[in-house]
This record gives sequence, structure tokens and C-alpha cells, in this order.
Amino acid sequence: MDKNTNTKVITRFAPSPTGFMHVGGIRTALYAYLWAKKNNGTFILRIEDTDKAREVPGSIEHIMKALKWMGLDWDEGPDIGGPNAPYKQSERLESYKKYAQILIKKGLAYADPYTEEEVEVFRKKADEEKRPFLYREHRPDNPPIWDGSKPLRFKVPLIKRYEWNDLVFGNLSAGPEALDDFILIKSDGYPTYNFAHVIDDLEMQITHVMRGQEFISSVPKYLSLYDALEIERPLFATLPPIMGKDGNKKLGKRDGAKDVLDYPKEGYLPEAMMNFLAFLGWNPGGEKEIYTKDELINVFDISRIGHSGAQWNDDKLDWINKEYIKKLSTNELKDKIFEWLPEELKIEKLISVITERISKFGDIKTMVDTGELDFYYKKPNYNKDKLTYKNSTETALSNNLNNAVSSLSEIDEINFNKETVKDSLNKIISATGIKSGEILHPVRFALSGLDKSPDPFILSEILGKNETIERLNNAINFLK
RNA sequence: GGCCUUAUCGUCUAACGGUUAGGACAUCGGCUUUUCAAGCCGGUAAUCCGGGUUCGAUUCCCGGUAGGGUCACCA
Repeated sequence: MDKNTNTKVITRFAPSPTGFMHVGGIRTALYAYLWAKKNNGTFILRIEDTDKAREVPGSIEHIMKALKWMGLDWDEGPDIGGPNAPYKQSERLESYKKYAQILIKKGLAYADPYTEEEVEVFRKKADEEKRPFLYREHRPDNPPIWDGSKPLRFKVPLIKRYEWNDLVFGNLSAGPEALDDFILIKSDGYPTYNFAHVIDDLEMQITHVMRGQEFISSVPKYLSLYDALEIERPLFATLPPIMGKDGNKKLGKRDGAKDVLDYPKEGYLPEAMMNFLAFLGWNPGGEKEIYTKDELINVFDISRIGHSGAQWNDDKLDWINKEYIKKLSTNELKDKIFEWLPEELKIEKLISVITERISKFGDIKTMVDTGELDFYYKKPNYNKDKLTYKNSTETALSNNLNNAVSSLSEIDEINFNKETVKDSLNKIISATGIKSGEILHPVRFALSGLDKSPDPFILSEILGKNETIERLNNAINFLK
């Protein structure tokens, strides 16, 4: 029985605290968040900390930090509580015991009498025979009473083919091979994911379960558990995987899936990341690609989530990030850029030059490291070949620079900017009939000392009248 | 190996039986009267293969092929 869709939408993101938060995980969170917000529903953060052996200290804080960075605020969660607290599975053990007892009473759960080694032997044998391993083929006839020292297993009541509807993939089905007597409660007293999430989703009244494709083959197990417990199940929305950038393997930590919190370190904007991630496996149709958070919430639709894996694409992320940088106000831009600059380069005039050259703020570090911005406070070293435009003669070179000096000297200091410098230099070009490069190149090099730099007009404006003229004279003297 | 699932330019995708198969990123070329960057304009580039259904298939069905997932006291 599917959940009635008239009820309030409640979604959840349920990570396990076993390490950092990678980009694939946060996309799942994003979709669950968008769907909840679109429907004026509730987005819950639940921590699935039932595997004490693999738990990594600090993960919970790290996960919460990553979600907050991207602006995915939860309405209920371990830190803020809520009507169905607690939100950590390790604190919900009583619930699992309660439902375990119900199953035991119904004769649908039993203690596993085998040791782990014995089960391993069964598994190996199945492997050798190239058959899938099914515990239920070894189901004991007279299992001992469950005292908690052994795992508690679910006794699948009905071995059959299951068919169900998925909001993304449509009608799905799986044969009886997918059903098995899986473990409900481990010998350490903690429930498995397979059991715990079903109970929690029930108690937290989750309406839509959104999770990765890797869970699809386990769905029949959950279905048989819902049946055994005679409880209503939520709607399922299965998400296609995100694939690694070069291979076609599912993006995992090993294949370069990065920690979400690496992105702020590289100077990406959270809105850009959200936009990028939203479009990896989903799109609203149409040709608009830049969507704010509110716009995403407005247009997001589960039915438009794609079916096939999408490859991670750094280029596209960079492009989207640049689009968001362009949308920043002057003050925001200044603050952001200054964060990445050393004291001596925190100059407002450099902002426009920097902005058009970066796709993420971390690129500024590269600019600083390679000396691209040093021209601002360091006198350039001259080099005759580089100062010379193509085959122009030394005399012509000196003349052009002298002309530039005298023409630029006539501009009032207050009016000395890229426009007036441009006019001034253009006048020389039209008066003397030289090629524009014959004067623009030497002036640019005299000011920057760089092979690649902004144009001479903006350079002049940044340096100011006095410094501009001084550098031009230095170049002239260098040639003597 | 069993089971599940997917398949449009290099990449992300649009087209819910009829389009010159559209857009974006990347790439290439041009313009922006010097370089680089940015910007603008333009080009190259795709329906995995084979059957069927249909007047007509990217679209529906079947079979291949290829990719992905899964077969834990992990989630």
C-alpha cells in the first residue's frame, strides 16, 4: 500500500557518519530538500550510525557543515530536535527492539545459529557454483531463542516476485532471488540499515524516500518487511548515479569524488554548486540553465529526474561558478576577492582585471603565485625583444614611446582613465599612420613587463598617471 | 555467474509518433583596430546495432551489444 499523497510531504537525508560528505551524497540531499521545500513539506536530517566499527569521529559535524554550506537547512535533526526525536539511530534502539519483538511474535524473525565463519562457508560455496548466495537456503529448522547474542534474522514470509512503482524509474520488479532472510539486528545489538531505516521512516512519517540506485536491488527485501509488519510504505524515488569524470564508474571516494567542503576551499560559490548538482541528472526542460535556489525549488520535479548516470564535469561547474561570480554585487565581489589576496594587492582597481580572469576564487591564488599581478607594485624588467613590436626598428620604438609619453602627459590627472588613455593613444595612431600594435604593444609591455597582461588602457588606469609615465620613461631610457 | 537497470553530439541534456534532432559546457574559426583573459558571432559534432508495430519511429515492442548497480553482522 503506497502512502497517500494528500498528506504533507516529508523527506529525509540519512547519511552514515563514516567519513566526509562527498558530492554524490549531497546531491541526494539536495533533491530531497528541493522536493520537501517545493511542497511546503519537511526535510529531516537523520544520522544512520548503526555501524560502530566504521564510524569516523567528527563525521556528523562535517556532514552538517557541508549541508549548511550548500544552504540545505533541515527542519528536524539531531542538533535541533523535532517531533520525532531522537534523530540518531544509535539513540533509537528501543524502537527497533519493539518492532523486532512484533516480528518474533509473528514467527517472522529468528536467531541465526551459525557463526560468521559458518555463513562464510555457505557463501563461498555459492560463489564457486556461480550462484547468488541466499541465506534462506540454509534456514535452520529449530533456531534457538533470540537472546541478543546472535544476529536476529528476518524470515521472509513469502518468496515471490515483487513489483513496485518508482517515481523516477516507473514500474520496477525483481524476482525471488532478491529476497532473503537478512539480518535485522546484529550481534552487537545495533540494527542493520535494512531494518532501521524502515522503522524510522515509518515513525518519522516519511512520505518520499529518495536514495541512490545502489539500493534498488534491496527494495524487495524492504517490501517484504513492510508486508510482514503490515505497515504502509513511503513512495520511492531512485536516483541515477553520478559517474566519475574519466571512467564510467560510479563516482566514489576512490574515483575522485571529492569532499563537498573542498569546494569552498577552492573558492566555489555554494549557489553555483547547488545549480550544478541539481542539473546533474535532472533538468526542468527549456534552455535556461542558471537557476537560483528559489527558482530550483519552484521548478523541481521528481518526474523529470533522468534514468542514466551522469558524468561529473569540472568544466561545466567552473562555467556555472563564473556565471554566479558575475552576478555578485560590487561589494560582495570585493570582499570575496580580497579574501584571496595578500595585503599589498588588496587594491580595488585590480578587481575588474581579476574578475574576468577567474572562474573560481581559488584561481586568484594561481594569479598571485605566478606573479601576474606583481606589475601593480613591482617595476618591470625590460627586454628589448619583448618591448619591440614585430619587426619595428629601434628608432620607431623610441619614437612611439616618446609620443605616448607626451600625449599622455597632456591628460589631467583627474581624467586619467582607460577611456582617455585610449583616445590619447588612438590619436597618435591616426596622426602618424602607424599600426596600432606598434604603439600599443610597447606601451603594454613597458607598463607590465609581461607577455600576457591586460590591455595598456586598463593598465594605465590601474597604475595612475605618474607611474604610467615613469614606467614609459624607464623603458625609453632602457633603450638608450 | 544470477537478478535489476540504463542507452541522443566528447560531456550534461531537450524533443512525452511527424522537428532542417534544439540548447549548454568543451573544442575549432572570426570579430573585438597588440598579447592574454573576458565578451560577441559562427562552425564541427549525436539518436548503440538488428528486427518488428505504424502511413511515419530518437520516441512503442522484441532480441542483441555495451555500460552501471547488486548478490555483507556496510549503508
